[in-house]
Amino acid sequence: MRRPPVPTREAATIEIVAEQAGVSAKTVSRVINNERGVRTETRARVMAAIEKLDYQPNLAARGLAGARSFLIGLFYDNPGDYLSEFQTGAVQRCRESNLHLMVEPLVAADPDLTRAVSTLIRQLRLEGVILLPPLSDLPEVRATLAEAGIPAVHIAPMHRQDDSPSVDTDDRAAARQLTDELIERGHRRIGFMLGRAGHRATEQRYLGFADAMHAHGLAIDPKLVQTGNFEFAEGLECARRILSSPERPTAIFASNDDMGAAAVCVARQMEIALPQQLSIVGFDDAPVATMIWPQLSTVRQPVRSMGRAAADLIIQHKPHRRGWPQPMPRPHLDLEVILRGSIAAAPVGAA
Amino acid sequence: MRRPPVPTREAATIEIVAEQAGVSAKTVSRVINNERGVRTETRARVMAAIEKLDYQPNLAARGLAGARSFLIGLFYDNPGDYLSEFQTGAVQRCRESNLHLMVEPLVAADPDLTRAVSTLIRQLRLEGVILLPPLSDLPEVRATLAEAGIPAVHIAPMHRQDDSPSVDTDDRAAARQLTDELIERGHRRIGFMLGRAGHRATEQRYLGFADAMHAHGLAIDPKLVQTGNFEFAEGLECARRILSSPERPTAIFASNDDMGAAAVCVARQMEIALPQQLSIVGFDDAPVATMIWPQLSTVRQPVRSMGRAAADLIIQHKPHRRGWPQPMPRPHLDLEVILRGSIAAAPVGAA
DNA sequence: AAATGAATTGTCAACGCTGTCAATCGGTGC
DNA sequence: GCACCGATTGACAGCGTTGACAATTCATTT
Repeated sequence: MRRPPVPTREAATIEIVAEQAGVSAKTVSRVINNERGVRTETRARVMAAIEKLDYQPNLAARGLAGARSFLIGLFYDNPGDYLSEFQTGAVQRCRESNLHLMVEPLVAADPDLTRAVSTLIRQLRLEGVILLPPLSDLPEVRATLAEAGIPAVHIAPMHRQDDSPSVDTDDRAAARQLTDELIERGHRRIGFMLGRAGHRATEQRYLGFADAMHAHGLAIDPKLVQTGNFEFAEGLECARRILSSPERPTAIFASNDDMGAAAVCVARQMEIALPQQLSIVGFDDAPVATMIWPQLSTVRQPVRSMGRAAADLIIQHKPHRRGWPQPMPRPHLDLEVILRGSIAAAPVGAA
Repeated sequence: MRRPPVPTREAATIEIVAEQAGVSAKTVSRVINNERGVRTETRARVMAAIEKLDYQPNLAARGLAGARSFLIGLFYDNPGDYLSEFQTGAVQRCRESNLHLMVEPLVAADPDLTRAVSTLIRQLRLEGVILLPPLSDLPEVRATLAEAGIPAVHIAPMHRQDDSPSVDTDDRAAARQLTDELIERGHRRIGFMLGRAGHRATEQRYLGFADAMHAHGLAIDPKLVQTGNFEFAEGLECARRILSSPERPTAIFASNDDMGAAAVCVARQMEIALPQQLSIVGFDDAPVATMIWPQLSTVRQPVRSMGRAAADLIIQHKPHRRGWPQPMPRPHLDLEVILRGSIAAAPVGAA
């Protein structure tokens, strides 16, 4: 009494595909992994069988049997605006290589951080890890990953390490370019709102600003450079300090859009006409940049592309005899300056 | 010539733990999986060995051998603001049960959506899937998951299905409550900006608004109810239509904060004093709500808690003989009305 | 003290795939 | 025609864990 061959929905295994194609399981495996040394005709036959049976290799089995896990980790701390864009880019790149992304929130200040990282990489056997700031700057995380021999890509790290790749944008050049736009419009006294101390972006954006000022022979008044922390609330204080200066600036460069929005609020409260009496620019092209009036001129971050690039670095990484390939891959993605209503010519008669 | 017992960093296997504890591998497995039928003393001994060797069970092996995969999927389409918060909540809940979250962006309009879903669930053998809107409303996704017997949790679905659990917030009650605040402050003519047609939130928020109006015997002027789509740009148009009405309202209820921010912009352009001449409220407590002046009164969504709840539903789900447990779990999380500067008493002499 | 049965523990064979290495195939050169 | 060599392909043994079921232990009962 044998069952008729019901077209059961049981997941096809590699054995079944092999039978269908008239080859061994190993050969099917070779095709799946795109190994060389399979005759074209054989490969085609296997592909057809895979297609016909709608076969999907089992990740767990592949991970157990082979050296790979097909898993990449994305470790982050603050789920900011940009995380979802970034991860979407990373997943897209992963898909192209049949990898999967495991997102893992971590707390940078956690005393057990090392243990948490260690647990993750050993349980999952990650093939690589993408570290978003501020995790990209923690030595203990770097060390744990390095010790386990897991390639890590650091996103916008404060301190570049020579032994690990990173994805960066040239914030400095973009900040300089945006500052140029202000100077070209006649602004001479320009305030600057710094981001959180210790972030690479904080440093680079200020340097770009200073580059432009110096290139035009303009002085930076220290009183007009105030420390913020990338957050709106702190930005309010920061903007107040700048705008209550006896000699008020005609423009403000905020290190990100949230603080730029804060400057807009403060200006409004002080009844400063925008943009006639004060130009304000931000950075990031966050959603808020277009949700206020006037809309902020800013710099668009190619966040999704950065996600792609990060995943790509891990995927491209072929283990060498020792360490990473030389030279260290370190893609720089282009930023785009976006001019909107918040920028205008300096008021006539300004210093 | 035998090597000295270097404290090698080789991953400890279950066998090694078993040896250390003086039991069989199977017993260690029992302890790991928290099965009953292990003597307390034995369990303690195994735990000690696990601790000592810093053993981490291999996910792939567990997935291959057992019925479980320890993987939950989070499928989303638009990476909005709230995704990262939501997923962080979901991951936190997963960690408590040693599960992992795989995030997978999908395109609702993709003709191959079914195939994409099918590939994912078979490759990964997901134990469950969380569907964010608008994916939570696509019949083909539901069907594919149901056919594969994979529990799915639907977040804020438009149409509740009786055969699947969902996580909802009571938008209607919160909208009513927020509207009450306006009415209590003397507002009688209130405009309403609708969200995107077909979303549950759009419907529920309007119904809550209508509930409050009717409860107070107030009429809703159809001209003051305009269709938006949750986006800022469209919100501008929408607000313009409402505010250019011959009999201008004294308050506007926007279905989300982005549109609320748009109303603020338009009011400013029309030189309407905020909040003296016009109160504006939003919904979601998005970042923008506190980045504009005046700050928007709104309703805070417990996004992270929703993520937790969604993961919890999957984890709690114990396969029954047939279908899901009765009654269908459907947690409703409490929303919080937040009053900020954008709400004020209706101008004296208003209708 | 032997029998009983529930609680506890162990044995062993998968799970679906890949790594290793051996076997086979086809074409060359002499 | 035969030894030889590179290109293909296959056989087989795990990878680290769990499921099914057998074995053992131990407190009770007769």
